[in-house]
Amino acid sequence: MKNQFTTPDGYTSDIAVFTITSESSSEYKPPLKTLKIMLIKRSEMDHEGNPNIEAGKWALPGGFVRPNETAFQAAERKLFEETGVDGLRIKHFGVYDSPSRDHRGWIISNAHYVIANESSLKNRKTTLDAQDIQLFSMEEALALELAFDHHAIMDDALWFIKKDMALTTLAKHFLPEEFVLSELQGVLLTVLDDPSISTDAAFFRKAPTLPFIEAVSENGKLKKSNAYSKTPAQLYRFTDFQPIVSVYRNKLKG
Amino acid sequence: MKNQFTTPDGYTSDIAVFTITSESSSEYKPPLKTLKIMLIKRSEMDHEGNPNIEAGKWALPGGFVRPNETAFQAAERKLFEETGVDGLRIKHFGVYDSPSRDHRGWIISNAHYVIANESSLKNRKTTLDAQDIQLFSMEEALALELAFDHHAIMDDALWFIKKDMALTTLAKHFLPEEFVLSELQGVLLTVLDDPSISTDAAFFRKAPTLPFIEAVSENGKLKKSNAYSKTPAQLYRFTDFQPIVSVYRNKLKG
DNA sequence: GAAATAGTGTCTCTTAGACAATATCCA
DNA sequence: TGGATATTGTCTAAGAGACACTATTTC
Repeated sequence: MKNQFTTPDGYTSDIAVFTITSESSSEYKPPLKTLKIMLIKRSEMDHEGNPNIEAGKWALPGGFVRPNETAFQAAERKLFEETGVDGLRIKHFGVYDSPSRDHRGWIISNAHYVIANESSLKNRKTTLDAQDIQLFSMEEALALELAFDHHAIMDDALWFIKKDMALTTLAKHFLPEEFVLSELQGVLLTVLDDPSISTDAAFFRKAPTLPFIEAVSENGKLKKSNAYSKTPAQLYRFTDFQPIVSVYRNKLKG
Repeated sequence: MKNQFTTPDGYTSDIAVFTITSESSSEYKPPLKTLKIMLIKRSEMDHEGNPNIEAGKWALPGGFVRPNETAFQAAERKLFEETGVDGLRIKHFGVYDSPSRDHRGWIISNAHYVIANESSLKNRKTTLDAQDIQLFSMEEALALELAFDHHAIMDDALWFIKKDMALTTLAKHFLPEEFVLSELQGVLLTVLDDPSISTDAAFFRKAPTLPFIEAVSENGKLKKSNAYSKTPAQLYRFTDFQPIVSVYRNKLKG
């Protein structure tokens, strides 16, 4: 084509992969949950053997979008290529296009985030592009020196996660199919800070009435679990209900 | 730079400009409010004298991002260049990068929306790039044959407006500094459909208690307006309070 | 029985929601 | 006075928030 205008030097897709890890402190106790982000350590050489830019630094997985795909498709592809992880729910949240963000030139990053169940990251493995992969807590991650403007991207992604956690049933992607209320509470508390969630009496009374959560039954009677307590605790699952909230009304829309 | 990867053929910034027009039906009556979008009719030649692609079609204002600016800055610039409109609150909401969206090549669009007070669009004028500018109601606009994938972009923008209207104090950007409850109600109803808003008794009782709205006083007494009714109606303004909602609690966060 | 988690009982206060009544002003 | 818009009264039922109490199991 006739080039009538200046073109960017590259278009990349980056992905902030979040998960919540469970660490059981002792038996019959709800596990300690922590929000973590998966970062890769950039290899010295890329998979084509060329010296890699920002090599050795920790970074969000991602890479150049091919001309025959969208950034979304690239996100899926790079995530698999670089970390071996597959089949996650990817969401766009922003574009980073400051002219100075990448000293190779004018490179635009289309940023995504992913909510991953801890188990879905089990398959992660280092690759040619990533000499190391690790999960970092947000404190750890924000203290690292990251490649490019990935620090800002990560910061924004965290903000989106918090918003989505409060406004949607995002929490379900961090939980097993069937879960106990204290697990849900634990997930919410890794990201949200709210007395109506942290106060047991309030949360345990309110949660079962939420329209997007239902108690699990088996053989006609309520299904309980002793995974985290001596007292059998009721199992719940998310329904397909999509709550709609508004600042002008209090009730969740039926 | 050494070009180790395929580069996009262009990076554009597009802007969906929304406003709510007021049409007074008769005296002492709240005006009829309608959500509208500002579109431009693409000129036969661009401002450099080259034949314009998709000429003659209606489209979102926008254009190519320059290498020394961000898409956000380009949005501000193009909006002014193409429509003469300035000083609006611009927000990114999505990226459109389907390989087939523009037959000139691989062109990525960074999409924004703008909420404009009707009066701020008063200055709009046709330019070299835009042989015509008009406000369309959403029904009209969605029925037009638009350039590129602007139909999809507009659709998505509308969805974001609805979400923001429900979740934030976005409504204030459609209203004058001081307004009457029926005006607020009118603005909300152009986008939202909710009995707690459309029912007068419910809305007029609830709205004054909202933490982000306050009654206007003057000389120690409440300020009223007869603009839309024979009965003097209380004037209100938005405060700086940013409401936070959540599906897990009902109250707006203090 | 002690300890730990998972709830429930009860009370108070606030609010939603429905419906009716009142208030203000103009023609 | 009638008509139109802008409120307010009143009632009921539901829910939030606080605090104490009960229930189930293991050691």
